[in-house]
Amino acid sequence: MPRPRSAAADEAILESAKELFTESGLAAVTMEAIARRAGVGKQTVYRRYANRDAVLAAGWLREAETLVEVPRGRSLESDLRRFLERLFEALQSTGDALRRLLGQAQFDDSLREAVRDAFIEQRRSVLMELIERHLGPDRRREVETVVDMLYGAMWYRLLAGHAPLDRELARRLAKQAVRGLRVP
Amino acid sequence: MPRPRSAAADEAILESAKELFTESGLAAVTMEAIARRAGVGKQTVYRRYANRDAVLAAGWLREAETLVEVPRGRSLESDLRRFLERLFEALQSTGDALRRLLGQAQFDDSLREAVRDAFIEQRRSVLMELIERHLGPDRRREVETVVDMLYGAMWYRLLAGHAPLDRELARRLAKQAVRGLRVP
DNA sequence: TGGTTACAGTACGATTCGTCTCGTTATTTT
DNA sequence: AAAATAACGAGACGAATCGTACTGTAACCA
Repeated sequence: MPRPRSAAADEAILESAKELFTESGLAAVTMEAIARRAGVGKQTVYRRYANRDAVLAAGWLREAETLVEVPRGRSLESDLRRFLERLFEALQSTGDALRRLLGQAQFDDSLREAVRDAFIEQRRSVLMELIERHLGPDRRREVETVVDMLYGAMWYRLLAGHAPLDRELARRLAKQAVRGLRVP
Repeated sequence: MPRPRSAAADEAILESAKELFTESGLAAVTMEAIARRAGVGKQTVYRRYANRDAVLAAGWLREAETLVEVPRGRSLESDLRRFLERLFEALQSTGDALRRLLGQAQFDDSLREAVRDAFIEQRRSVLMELIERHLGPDRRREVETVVDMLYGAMWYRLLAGHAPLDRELARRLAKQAVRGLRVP
């Protein structure tokens, strides 16, 4: 009965928001600017998103979907190192969007929840599986701690920016994490 | 020659901004609301801060000043555990302000730099000294990595909120970090 | 005592927000 | 094929907020 919503408008809106943000910063992302650039009525944007933050959140969550392939070698340390290397590599392009996503989430509880459920937990479980494939499932709490330490170090450097996310870091994290788990 | 700026106004402005934020959230913190509650002219606020974000940033940086005392015992692991326990304890009250400070910093490069210089690096060096007191200064790179892992885990849980910052975490972090450094 | 400048208060134009109303168009149902 | 329905692009609108400018008053310094 109704006319369905335009997928082209969906795409144009998110794309415009992202472009505006990367070109001119957060302040430039106004609802009118998004609609104008997308060639879309303002109401068409408001029909999909409640406010500006929701548009940006949607765009950033989409950006965040890129997943890293999980290596399945014989050594935990080298699997871990390769995983982190690929992860850091991917973050070279998406890192800025991601750190802003988590930053924005600090001011919006529902966004924070969405990021946690759709993203943080997702990635935690991937890394936990990688580790438990080598360790067995009996040391869950230790594995959780080491996952906090690894992703923690990643986010910490990403958000604070005091040091780069490079291969050197991947190597050191893998080595010291594995030692911490007492795996010879 | 000039009349000095009122310290009472300084204080009232930051206090009002903080109150508005904690009572009614970010959106309620407008320059006019700050000025009104502080019993101060709007210009008096603008004379001190360029915009709303600057007011909030100043209040949050002030919040962040609390420092944790450094334990100086005989065992690295127990010193580390105690340090983390106290740190997490302090974060029970200031954690929300801090995670929002780092969140806001993702959208303001100069604030991010200020947080990094005045805060992140400050605390990193304290923790590095604690560790190097037990290890000696010859393993700087390893120590840096473990500091990234420890503070990283802290910020990660603080920002993502997937798990609490409790004594259990302090204990596990200390244990696995020390193992990772190969300290018997 | 005189000069300087911050002070509280207010008015102002510019922007942006989110709602609403046009007339049009695409899609589904009858 | 025709009718029904809701999305569409466009833009007008009031409310709210921004940051600046201008009051007259009060506090501080030389």
